[in-house]
Amino acid sequence: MKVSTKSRYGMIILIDLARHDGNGPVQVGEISKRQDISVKYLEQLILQLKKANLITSIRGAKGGHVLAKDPRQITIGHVFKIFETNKNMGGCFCNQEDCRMADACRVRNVWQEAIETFYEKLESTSIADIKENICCE
Amino acid sequence: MKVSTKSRYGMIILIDLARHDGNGPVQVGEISKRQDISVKYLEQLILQLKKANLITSIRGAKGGHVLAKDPRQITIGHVFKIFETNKNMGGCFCNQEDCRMADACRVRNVWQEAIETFYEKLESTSIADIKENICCE
DNA sequence: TTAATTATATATTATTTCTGTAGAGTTTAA
DNA sequence: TTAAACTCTACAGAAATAATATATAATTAA
Repeated sequence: MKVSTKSRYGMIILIDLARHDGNGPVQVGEISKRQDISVKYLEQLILQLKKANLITSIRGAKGGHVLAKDPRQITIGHVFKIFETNKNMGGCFCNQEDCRMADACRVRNVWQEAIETFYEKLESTSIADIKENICCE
Repeated sequence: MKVSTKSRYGMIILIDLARHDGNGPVQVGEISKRQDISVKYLEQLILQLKKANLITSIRGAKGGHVLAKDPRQITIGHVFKIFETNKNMGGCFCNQEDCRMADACRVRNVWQEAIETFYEKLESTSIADIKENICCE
């Protein structure tokens, strides 16, 4: 059970934008240099963040990316839900597609609860809360 | 973020033993047949469950395995902690070994809390609770 | 217009992790 | 003597993840 680097990078991108909030759009090239992530990879990640309405992009020369929301409204939980697929989470121990217990399955229920509380915690913290309290640049 | 099949199998093994509790030791061959897991793989998993004091084994002919505890005292959380390595969980977003924020890092703290509540939930449910409420045999 | 920059989609490679099997010998107890 | 667990190790295949690469289109500032 581990977190993908995509979630980690996703967070880093948003924190980077939060830190440069108000200075005009930030270009992928800048983020790439600062965070040591390839431009092409960044584009893929940013695309997902855009689809989730966390980033707005300005096209053309002098374009770039900015946060689409107040950093206080972007939570860690939200970002993780974008990048984590949660495969095999919330399921049963039996590997059957057609579970004959369906809703009555205790395992499914416990799982569901555990994951919900997990994300609730992560949703209690925003980009704004942490942007100055992490060790990376 | 997904659960390894080892955790799943670990649960299945314990549930199998719980269901045959009181009928003498259960042999790996039986579990293998019932659950369709190879004997060799079972041995590896059982070894880990033994080290965690969840299973006791009886050597020699007519030997086998039994639960080391009351099924009510074996929780899902406990089993998962055995098999999930939690790599990258609880860490920071920065990939640095020598985090210069250390304890002050907000991310680490939030993480820690989220994982704790997650396991707390899973620890509220025992093998005894679920052994009759899952769809697999 | 031109250069800069994002948008989009797809393909490919590399790396890592996970699964599961297998072997070979040891120990224990009926 | 035999059945079964114990232990340790190696390996192979599969799957997932990570990252790079390619190509083309669209947009906009200067």
